[in-house]
Amino acid sequence: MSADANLPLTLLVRKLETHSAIDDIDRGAILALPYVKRMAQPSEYLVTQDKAITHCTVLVTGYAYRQKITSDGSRQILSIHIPGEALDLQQIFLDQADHNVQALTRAEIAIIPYPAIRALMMERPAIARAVMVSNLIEASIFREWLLNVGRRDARSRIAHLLCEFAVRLHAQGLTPAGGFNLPMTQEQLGDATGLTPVHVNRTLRALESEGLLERDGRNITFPAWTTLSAIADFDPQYLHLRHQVAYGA
Amino acid sequence: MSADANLPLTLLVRKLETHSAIDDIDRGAILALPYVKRMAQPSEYLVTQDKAITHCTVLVTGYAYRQKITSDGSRQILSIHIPGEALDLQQIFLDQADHNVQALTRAEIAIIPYPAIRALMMERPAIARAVMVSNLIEASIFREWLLNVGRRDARSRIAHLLCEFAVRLHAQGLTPAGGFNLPMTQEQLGDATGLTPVHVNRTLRALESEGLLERDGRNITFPAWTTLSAIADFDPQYLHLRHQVAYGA
DNA sequence: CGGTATTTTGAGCAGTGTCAAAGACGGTGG
DNA sequence: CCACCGTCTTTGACACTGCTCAAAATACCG
Repeated sequence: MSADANLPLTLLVRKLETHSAIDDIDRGAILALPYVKRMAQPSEYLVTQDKAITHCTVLVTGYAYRQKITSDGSRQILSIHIPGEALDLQQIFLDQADHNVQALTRAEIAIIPYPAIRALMMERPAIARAVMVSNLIEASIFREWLLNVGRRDARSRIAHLLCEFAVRLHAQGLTPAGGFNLPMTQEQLGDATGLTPVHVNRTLRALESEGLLERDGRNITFPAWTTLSAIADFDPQYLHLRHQVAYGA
Repeated sequence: MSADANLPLTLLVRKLETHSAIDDIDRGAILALPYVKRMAQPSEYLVTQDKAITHCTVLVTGYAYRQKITSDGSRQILSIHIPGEALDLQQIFLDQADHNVQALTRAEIAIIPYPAIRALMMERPAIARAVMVSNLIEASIFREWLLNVGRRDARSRIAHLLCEFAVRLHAQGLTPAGGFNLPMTQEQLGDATGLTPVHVNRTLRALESEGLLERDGRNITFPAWTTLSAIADFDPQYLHLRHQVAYGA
């Protein structure tokens, strides 16, 4: 919380702590992982489909997203990642990536060799467990997104995405409750919700004109969190956070 | 392959073998797991949202599906499970289920207490790894479904679902290539693809009238697998099978 | 054989998509 | 500091896929 507050992997520990108990020894072991830090540019590929993965990338600052493309070129964004999240922990035991990950914004990343992670997981069962839980929660989020895209209308879909993002950022200690900066274009928002950018625009404006959200550039605030999360049909249980976050008013 | 061919957990081993190497000792250890066998009726709940999970259910015969419901009552089917698959291996380290699992048909299930599985995973790292890989592959399938529902039209969506099901059944050694029995109503097909049952019906008939599939009750055959899988935009890589299955003509 | 669940069909409608163009914004070079 | 340029956002008109409602035809099951 103090001396290592500036280490790049501190946020990774915090992320794991949102769902798992991490003791001091585990914490120290994670912070001691070898890594190389570098900067990634917006839309730079961090994981490429069909390629083998040999290292684990952790977001230190900035955002990234997973995506997959159909043969006719339309793109579906599968998840959005915030600082502290590991981008390919989940592929650790698979041969080839089955999708892509791209930087959403400029992002600082820490690159950790897989062998170091594997060794750590062997040595510290609690960490192995936390990694598995991480992956399981990500799968839970995929399920919720599937429900979102498959069964909710445009209005709810977008509201849901915004609610999730807000709560995750807040749980990770990155933003206060009440609003956040959304680093996505409306086209990307559409790719995440299965809509066209034009319709995203109309839906956002509709939500805005109903007083359910306020926008200033890409800063979003929620004047009526309770109503919005009801419209979104948002229940954070699927995020499996250890400590329920009191969000909104 | 011989003496234990009839044991209920044989199919579970086979399933793990579709993606991981399982040696004889591991195989024996899995087959030796304690279990209770029983029959589940169609639509019986095998996992219930918000409840803690205390045991692992393996499908021995019959099918099951995961689903999640919005507050206004529409349902999204998240995945379909075939014999040999474990239904809640993925929840093994989470407190509460975030979705439901129901039997699709009458199904024989083997119920294994979680402690036995945890112990086995501690003792046999290859099995722990295989379980993780199982979960990761399931997540990969969720991602593909998200792409399917978010970015493909009705025709491709349904074709994709059929292709996936056919290949998975075939890889698990349950059906020969060329066709299979689809134990789902058109309403369930709609819930899996984010469509209404009426539109599923129309799409199926269209595919049929174009000679891309043949139906006899719920038996489906593929007179033109190559064309169908092209329309479906189906590439089995996301299933992460160890041995590519030659499917179709 | 009767009753229920499923499939099929029709007609009309609504939510989203498409195409196109006009603003607004933000960064860059002169 | 301003003009310029590319990227985003916003708006309009219109088309179309997939939805709703409703009812008939089949299939399934005890």
